[in-house]
Amino acid sequence: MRISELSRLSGVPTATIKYYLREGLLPPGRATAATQAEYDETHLRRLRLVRALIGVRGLSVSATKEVLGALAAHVDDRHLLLGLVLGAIPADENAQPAAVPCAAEVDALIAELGWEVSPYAPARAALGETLESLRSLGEPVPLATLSAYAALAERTAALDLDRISGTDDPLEQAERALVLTVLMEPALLALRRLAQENESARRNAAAPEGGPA
Amino acid sequence: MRISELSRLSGVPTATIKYYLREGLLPPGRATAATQAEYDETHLRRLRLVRALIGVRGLSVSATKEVLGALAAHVDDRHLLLGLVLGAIPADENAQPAAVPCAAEVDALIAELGWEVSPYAPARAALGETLESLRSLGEPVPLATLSAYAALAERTAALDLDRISGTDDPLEQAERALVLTVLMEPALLALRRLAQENESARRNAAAPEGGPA
DNA sequence: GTTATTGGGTAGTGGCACTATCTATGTTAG
DNA sequence: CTAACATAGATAGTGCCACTACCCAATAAC
Repeated sequence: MRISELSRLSGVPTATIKYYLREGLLPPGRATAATQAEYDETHLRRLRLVRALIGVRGLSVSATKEVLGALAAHVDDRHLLLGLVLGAIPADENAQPAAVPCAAEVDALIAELGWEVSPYAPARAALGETLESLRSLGEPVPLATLSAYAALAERTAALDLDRISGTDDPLEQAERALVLTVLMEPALLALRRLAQENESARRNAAAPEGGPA
Repeated sequence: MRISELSRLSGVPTATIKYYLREGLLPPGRATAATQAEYDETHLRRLRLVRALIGVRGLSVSATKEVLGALAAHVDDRHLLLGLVLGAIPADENAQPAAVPCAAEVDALIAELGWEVSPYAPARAALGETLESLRSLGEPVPLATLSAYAALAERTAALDLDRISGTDDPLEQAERALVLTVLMEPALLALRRLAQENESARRNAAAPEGGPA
């Protein structure tokens, strides 16, 4: 198919597709002539993925490029891929494993849970920064509380991994890993919000005379 | 204190503080003269909160304004506050409760769980859009899977609500609700990533001969 | 052969989050 | 009292980002 067909099927303007091609989010089509190139299903699929990462998850174009680059480079190492893909989200690049605020707390948590994660995992820094920020706002998160959340995260991760395994093709599996981990994030946050609203309603109903005047 | 003191204590440039004042993220100081205003601890606290919402959570300035507006307007209705604050995050404004993609699936989930959430909760739309996007990428989320995630979200929400209750002052409680729900989001996602990495390592170790050549 | 489309490149647009500057006023040290 | 400095409030400018519009030579389809 040509670019206009790709545009029609995906709903993305041709100008934007060209932009993505320039930025390297989309591999170039097979050139059949100086002003003609041929695209196929993989381009369409990739384009939809790009749109979802940018639109649904809210990644920047450059972060999307990072993620897709990691996808291509580490298709054969499922575990490493996962780490890279997941780590690439905050996209801080010049990660200094030392300058993290609450590194000690994060280390303590990981040790307590017996988790096996790379000392370079960017999620460590993301977690540390958030904890630091919460503390500076007067809401420190005690290890016990964090641990309780982590236990639930562990079970969520188990669900995630269950879903990823299932295909043989490593490329497809890598793409599924990406889609299911990154694109599920908004869904999980939405579920939490809905659950909070429900829980709040439930508790208010159970004890209507809480403390108002 | 004057603006320079506020700037020094918060680390935010005075020009940016003025910008936040203009945008209504920060209430004006008590004017003592035509070119002088007095700020206090509440301004400092609010400024730190604004910075955390923008910097840590990644909210836009306008979304932050929405959230803080909801905070001020519904301090006395704890439950409503929670709904608004949480809903304000996607900030889509002209919410049409009908135009949501996977509304039926979301409704089915909520019904199955017996959750009590407003039909206008923006998280419904956020969830629906994400599910739709996942489906269009060939990764539909079956109700059973969604339900499993939701059960974990429910327990996470219970932890959240446990933490929010504890103060008497409704304003303080509302602020805590905001901080703990919104600012915990990056932490929860980071925990999930760490847990995924750990789970991936664990499973790879348990079955090292998976399928490579 | 003519007309529409395409690839590839360059330049422009609009939005966002600041940031710099200006002026009239105000404070304060000497 | 005065001179140096700070401030409020306003306006304009900056840099980045995600597109978007335009142009041109080269095809492709008819």
